[in-house]
Amino acid sequence: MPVHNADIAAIFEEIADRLEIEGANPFRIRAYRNAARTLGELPQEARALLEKGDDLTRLPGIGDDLAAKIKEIASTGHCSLLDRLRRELPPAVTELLQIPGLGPKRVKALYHDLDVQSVEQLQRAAREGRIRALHGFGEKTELNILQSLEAHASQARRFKLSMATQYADALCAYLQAAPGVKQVVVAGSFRRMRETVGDLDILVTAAADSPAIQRFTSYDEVAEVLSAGTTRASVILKCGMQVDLRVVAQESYGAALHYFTGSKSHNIAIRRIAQKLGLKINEYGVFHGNKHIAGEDEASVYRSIGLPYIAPELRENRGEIEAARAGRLPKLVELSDLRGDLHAHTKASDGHDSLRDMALAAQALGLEYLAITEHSRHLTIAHGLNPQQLAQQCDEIDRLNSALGGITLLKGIEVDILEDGSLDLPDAVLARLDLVIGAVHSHFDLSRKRQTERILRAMDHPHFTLLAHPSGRLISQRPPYDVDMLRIIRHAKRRGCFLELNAQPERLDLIDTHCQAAQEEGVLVSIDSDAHSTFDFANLRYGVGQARRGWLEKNNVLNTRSLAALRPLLKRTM
DNA sequence: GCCGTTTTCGGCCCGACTGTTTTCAGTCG
Repeated sequence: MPVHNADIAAIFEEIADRLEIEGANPFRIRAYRNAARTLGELPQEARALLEKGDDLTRLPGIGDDLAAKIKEIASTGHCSLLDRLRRELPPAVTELLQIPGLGPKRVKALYHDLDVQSVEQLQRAAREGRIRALHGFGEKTELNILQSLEAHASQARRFKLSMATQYADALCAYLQAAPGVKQVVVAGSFRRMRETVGDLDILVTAAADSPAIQRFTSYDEVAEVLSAGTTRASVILKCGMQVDLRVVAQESYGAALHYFTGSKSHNIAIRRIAQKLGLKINEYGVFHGNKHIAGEDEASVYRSIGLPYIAPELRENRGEIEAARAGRLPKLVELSDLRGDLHAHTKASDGHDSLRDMALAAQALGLEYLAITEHSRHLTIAHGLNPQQLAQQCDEIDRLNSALGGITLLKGIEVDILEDGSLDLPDAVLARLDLVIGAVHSHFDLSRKRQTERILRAMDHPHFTLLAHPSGRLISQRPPYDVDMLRIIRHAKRRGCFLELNAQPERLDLIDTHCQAAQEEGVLVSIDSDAHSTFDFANLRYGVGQARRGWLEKNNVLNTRSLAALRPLLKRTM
């Protein structure tokens, strides 16, 4: 069985967990976690790099030792260190670390003193009141563990960005109305536009005597108050989402926003630079000794260590700091750069609105063109069009285009890529269209080789323009199908076609790291709403967020072109 | 275990809140 990066990452995470419980050097533990992250985000398979003879130590956080372990895992599927660690502690003990409030020290104590090895045994020990007797534990801790176990059972989950937005907007408006509150901003992974957020981190600037914390904890959607101090508080909302609030003075706004936006890994790297310069960065500001030298806004924090401002979407410690230092930060694409949308449906297939209404809604957003791309006949469940229906729609689009002013509808199709890589409609039908979006909607479980080659063959088709939602994943519902995305990207480059970044909040597909790979390979990405109603154009903002996380600039995005500049690009030349 | 415009050894980000303690450890972000 081939070993994928995710498998190696999982092994490193487990090693880190076990070393932590054993009380190993925290920096050694961090090294394993960093390596797991590096592998998880690597667009190429480590196995393939090794086969090519690449030196893995050029990857960040991978030295001689970890490179050797990756090699061992890639070739044997095992890691001898992990095998040894597993003999020292029972298999299930690492799952205890998943319980909020239980860290390595407590897990170790529970195992050594009470022989608790699993979540079930933990629950029994807590119910029987045996935990409170342990040194360092007490009645309250035991109760908290029981409550955490209940929450754990109901699967504390991550929320899609679009969902989090609704809760965040309402809560921010509520907090904004508190006396003495000046600014309210959502930081954390929400601000970095991650596709899902585990919790909301809200930053408030307010006068010292502001009742912001009290107002926060008494919000009527709060189900439980986890903690509440003078400057920070944490609650769980009724929907299950955790929200952390931090209150700082106005002069600390930038430093606090920077700190609270993260990512953790980015912050650590930034603080390390400050440290080398003899400075200290915390959430209150940048300090030289006791002297506050920066922090009123985020730019001043970066400036204090000699860097330009780094956009939140880039703050993942994936090379943005090095790029900033070298003056090579991308000028990220913005929502207002989009001139059109190349993927939308009407009620002719599975959409809700008419051609005309979709056109007017796109125009109202300031778009210059909108491609109508219904499903094709193979996708019966979505009322996919047959050649006659498509021809009818094309006629209708021609009529509408001569009647409408200010927006142009493009004739397209979201055609099914069949199992063998052929397209679901005849060439003669596709030839009349302005663009052809190919999409996989069936046979998700083909082997990596077959699935990849199926898509490559589809791209070989002379009319193929754009690959829709390239991985097929549905966030937290369906995993991506197994494809070699780098091969697909390179094939797109050879064939002169493009990849979509589908902006639906449950898709956001291409993912950020693949956007970056596409950019590096010189393949343009189209940020499309895949709108099924006039409301769905609002999702473009999430697509742009994901594109920014993938370092895309205006020029890397196909639909930032004017219609005149776009048309020649849609014509296949290869 | 990684890493180096102060280093190949000696560093490795920083603070708030809770609960169990009699001054602080553990956890979290």
